[in-house]
Amino acid sequence: MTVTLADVAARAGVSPATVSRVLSGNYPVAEATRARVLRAVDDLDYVVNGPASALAAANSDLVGILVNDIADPFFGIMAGAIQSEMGPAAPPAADVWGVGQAPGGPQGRAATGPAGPATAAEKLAVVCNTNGSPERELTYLTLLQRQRAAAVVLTGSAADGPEHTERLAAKVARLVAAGTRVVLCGRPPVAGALALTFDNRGGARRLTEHLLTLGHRRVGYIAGPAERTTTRHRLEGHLAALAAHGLPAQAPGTQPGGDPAAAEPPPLVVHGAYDRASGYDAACELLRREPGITALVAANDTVALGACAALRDMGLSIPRDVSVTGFDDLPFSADAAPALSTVRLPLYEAGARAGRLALGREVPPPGGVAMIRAELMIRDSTAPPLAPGR
Amino acid sequence: MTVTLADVAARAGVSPATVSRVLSGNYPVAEATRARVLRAVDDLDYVVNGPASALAAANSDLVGILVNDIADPFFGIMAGAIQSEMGPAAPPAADVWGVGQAPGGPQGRAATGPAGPATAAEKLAVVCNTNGSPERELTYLTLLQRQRAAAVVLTGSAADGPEHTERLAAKVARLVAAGTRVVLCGRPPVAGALALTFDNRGGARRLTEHLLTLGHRRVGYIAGPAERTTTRHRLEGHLAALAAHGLPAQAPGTQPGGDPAAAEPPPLVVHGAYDRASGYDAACELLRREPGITALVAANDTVALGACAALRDMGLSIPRDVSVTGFDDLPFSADAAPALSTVRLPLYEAGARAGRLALGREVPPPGGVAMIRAELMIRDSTAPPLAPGR
DNA sequence: CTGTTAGCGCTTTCAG
DNA sequence: CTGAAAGCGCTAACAG
Repeated sequence: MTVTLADVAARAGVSPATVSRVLSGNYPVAEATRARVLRAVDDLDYVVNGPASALAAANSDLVGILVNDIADPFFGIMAGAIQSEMGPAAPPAADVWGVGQAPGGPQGRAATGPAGPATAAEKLAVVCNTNGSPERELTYLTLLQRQRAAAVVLTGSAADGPEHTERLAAKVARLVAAGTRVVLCGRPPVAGALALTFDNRGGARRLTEHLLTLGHRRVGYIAGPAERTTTRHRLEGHLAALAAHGLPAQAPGTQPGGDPAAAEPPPLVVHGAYDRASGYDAACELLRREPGITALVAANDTVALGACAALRDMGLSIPRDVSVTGFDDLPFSADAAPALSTVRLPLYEAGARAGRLALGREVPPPGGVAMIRAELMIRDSTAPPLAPGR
Repeated sequence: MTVTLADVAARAGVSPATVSRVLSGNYPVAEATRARVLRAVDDLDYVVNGPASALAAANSDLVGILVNDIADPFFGIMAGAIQSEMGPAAPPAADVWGVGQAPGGPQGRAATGPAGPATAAEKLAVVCNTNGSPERELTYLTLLQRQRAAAVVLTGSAADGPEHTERLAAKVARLVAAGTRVVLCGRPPVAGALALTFDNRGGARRLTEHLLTLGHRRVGYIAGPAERTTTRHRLEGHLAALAAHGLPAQAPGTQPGGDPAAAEPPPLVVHGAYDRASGYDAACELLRREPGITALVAANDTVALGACAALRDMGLSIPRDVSVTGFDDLPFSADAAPALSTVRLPLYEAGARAGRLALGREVPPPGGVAMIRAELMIRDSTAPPLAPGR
């Protein structure tokens, strides 16, 4: 029925082993034989049987990418970046020994070595949508483990509970033990995995400081869903800035060991999903609680846009009546009216780096953990309050 | 090293065959034995070896999803919807004999064959980012074929050239021959594949008609990249509407057999990528060519937002000075200022349906092809021109 | 450089 | 209902 490697071997008049060798290109084969085999492959329209080869070689060319919401550009951008690194291996065999160098520069000798792969196998990036569910995250990890994935990249915030954290750690340990490389992109480190963490706390702190410096004193905070690391870190940064200015924040996150989710949230903080609708609702709620608010800090850009819509509908002008800030700096943020002041996270660059780490194409950072800087982007949605001070 | 099915069998005191049967649940096994096996699986923390089982069973639980741009919500939404259908088969045991029904309505028999699994294996949806490159599309299809994917869903516009069309058709034929189900979502039919096509032409025609009815006569068109089916269809709809109103359009797409890409584009049409930047540039270019333009029709919402930004920067008011329309109705479109008049494509619903078709969980439409309706969404970015008529 | 020989871990008839 | 045995298609030592 379907054509196999044996068929190719027969047609080329060689042994199956030889065909395998020219196909994986990791072993010297006479040029003439090689050509003959390639012709046979072509004639027969042969396509390797992935499962069979994965079984025999005890490895696969699958790389898993877990995202919380594939419809959200935040994840789309990272996923795309990760995947962009999955093409045929550029680096020559010289890098096999971990002497690696940064991409972009001259690559030194194209040491094909005794048997440099003509072209390292193309990796198949598979992105899996967890919908933010810790359960599905674990399920996908098992599925990936079952496929003997070469690597797994987990993107975005993690569930914040100790229970999930532990289960995840166990799963990661098992994956790593099975030879799967695990890299985290945008979430806190886990033993055994490489991690690229975003400076959510620092970015948030500086953003709120910007508002405070402008003169705002009553600022509302629209937080993301509780029980997510990113939500917590951004909120902590915000509260830290308030505290530094001596503002009463009832900051739960600042009590060491305190569980922010369990504690009563400060009056000017409201939680919601990372989407536009919840930004809209939260803005209404906050303005209801405290009509004197002059600035709204949103958990991310999407939420901020929802908040802007709400303010507009209330007849309030941005930033004249109320300043609004986002987080992430997604492409549309610069385009909003007014352009959104936000914190830029280098999503694409981070994703690309994570992809390289997953493939072992980049030297891991010391300790296996690197912090990605967040940069303040001040645009038109923030301005001094009409009546500065309180 | 890694625990295998044989280990489980040993621990449960049964044969490997029995373990296999319990795990795939497609064969009667005594309840007691079953429980013992399950316990052993649990104790040993056993995870099936995907490749091995795929090899032996000659099928895999991978489903491929090809997208042109994973960072674009247009694709993210569809991909998420498709993936949402990949969970464990919903149909209960009663359905084992194929008496089942699709979720959401009686669908006749869901031919599961004589021995449907109690719980169909969870499918692993793998989304692959082609970046709009026909080459990569073919490459991914080969990769998926190599993995013996259970199904493949191709989303969004296809490359429009006859050469690629033919190569794609050949590839699809091969996949189908190998038992992979192929479904198209948002692109024209291909022999052997199921197709859900969007009514791009009709939607575009009605959208432009809306503008014409409002009184616009000089309307610029910002087209997507040439050589893409979606680009062509939307442009054709636009030109058809102009022609129906007796407006000189120099419509290349209306000459039967004419190659739109090769022909000189009408003066008020400019092509660009499906992104914001190109919308911005195109708007500038069109206004330069024809300052009298009173309406701009963009290839999609993202492009439209770019155009809006350009108009704003020129000091033009929307819709007072210039009306703007988009296409797709992505979530952010309702939020733009002003809210965008556009054409709504039921992306999520279409994706979900495509997912069900890919899994054989829904009866295919007659002829294997269904047209998805596009709905006009008139909001605030369109209004009559200041000086109606020409 | 190339052929031979064993499996990789699981599924699946075919007999009990 | 359960076990035994025969591969699925490919890779990886080993010998030539």
